[in-house]
Amino acid sequence: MSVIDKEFIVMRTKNLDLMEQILKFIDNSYSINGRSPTIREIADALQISKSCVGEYLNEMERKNLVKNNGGSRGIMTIKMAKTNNSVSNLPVVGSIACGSPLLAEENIECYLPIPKEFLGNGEFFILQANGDSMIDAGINNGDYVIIRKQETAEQGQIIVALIDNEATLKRYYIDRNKRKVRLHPENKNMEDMYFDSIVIQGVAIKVIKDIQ
Amino acid sequence: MSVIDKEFIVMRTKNLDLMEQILKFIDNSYSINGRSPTIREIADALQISKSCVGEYLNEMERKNLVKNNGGSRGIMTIKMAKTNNSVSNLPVVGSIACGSPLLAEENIECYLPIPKEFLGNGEFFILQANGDSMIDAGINNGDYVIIRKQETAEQGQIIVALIDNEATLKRYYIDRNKRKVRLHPENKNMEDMYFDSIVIQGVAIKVIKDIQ
DNA sequence: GACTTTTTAGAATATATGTTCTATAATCTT
DNA sequence: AAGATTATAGAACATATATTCTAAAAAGTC
Repeated sequence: MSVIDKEFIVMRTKNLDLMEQILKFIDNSYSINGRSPTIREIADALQISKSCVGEYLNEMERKNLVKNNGGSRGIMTIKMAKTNNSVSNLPVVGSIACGSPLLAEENIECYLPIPKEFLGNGEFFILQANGDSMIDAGINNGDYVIIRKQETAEQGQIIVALIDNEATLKRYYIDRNKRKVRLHPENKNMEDMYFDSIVIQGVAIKVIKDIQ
Repeated sequence: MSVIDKEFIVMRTKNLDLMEQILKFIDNSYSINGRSPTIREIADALQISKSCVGEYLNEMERKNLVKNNGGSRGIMTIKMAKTNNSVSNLPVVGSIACGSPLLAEENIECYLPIPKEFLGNGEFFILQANGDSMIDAGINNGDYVIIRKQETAEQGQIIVALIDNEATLKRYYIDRNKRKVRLHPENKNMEDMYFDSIVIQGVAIKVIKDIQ
């Protein structure tokens, strides 16, 4: 290092700060690229040598700021480690192409990572609520509803059914007198709908909503 | 490959199935280890040779099932790539150690990855609702509430305040007559609380809740 | 069945990545 | 300021990982 490299001198004298920068870079790099950076990448980004990064990482591991899982790209911050990094990437279902199954690739808008802690066993997907038909159940337009994929439901559960090529949320009942399926919108201004039969796509289990 | 390796012959004749297995292994490996597997790891897991895995990955890239970002551990499934993998790992605040700041490391139970799409700009944390004091606002015991960290709030917003060393959610008002801060539980059975002053920790913006 | 094509394993190679070593610069101690 | 200590760069090395190559097996074609 040359004497005139003032910028670097600043770094040297603030090495807690440099640790901060390394942590931040790892976190950032991970969230952008989906994998931890290499030591060289850290060194290049922060303008220090690889061996220096190595020293820092050792020190930081002693201080319990990072964890090295070994192998390439094995460095993670404790924040990353503390993160129960088991998320499920749930497909967000958009508008349904005519006649296609709900979860066909063309109906999937994107995937949202949801912590597995929020889910039980099973297969899940996400539906963005459309309209006000479930407003009295606390599901408003635009809310993200997490659905467990299943073909059957119990009465009173909120289900997803395909009605007119649209994935719709309604509360599910069986009307024994009329021998029909009754789908109940949770909205005083809307009427129940009756069907001879429906195909249940899943049951709503969680909602992610704005606070009013 | 030996003639008698029947198991393998089965794989060979079902190579779409093998692609499925590779995809699954990559996804799975990623969610368990937080990084993509190496080609050797795939090969070992599925009992095929590295070069064979390489061929499959090439083919799968042509079929747009995986994307290779190059470098080590650079393989990701399209599902992973389609995932807007920019999640923020938000600290979940548990019980508050006496006198310590809300977000001190010792008060952080874990981190939950939340898609950035659910957040705006700012710094965020998560509070798990405790008790029924906000039940009329649709926040029930155990719900996860996403909080934007800020020191000020507007009247009518739901805020986090530290009361008796506990992080509490209440609706925030200023009582001009009494010259006090009024914290309003959204529960008919509970009384408003008055304070000369409080320290606002943040404002609730989203809630992740079970469907009833 | 003889030929061609495809698929595969295993070795060889190339590249990427992590770690160690050494000399020097910077800092600290007295 | 002299000597001791620490931090750093850069090279050298070791390891991990990806890619290419070759021959053989398997499958397809006629």
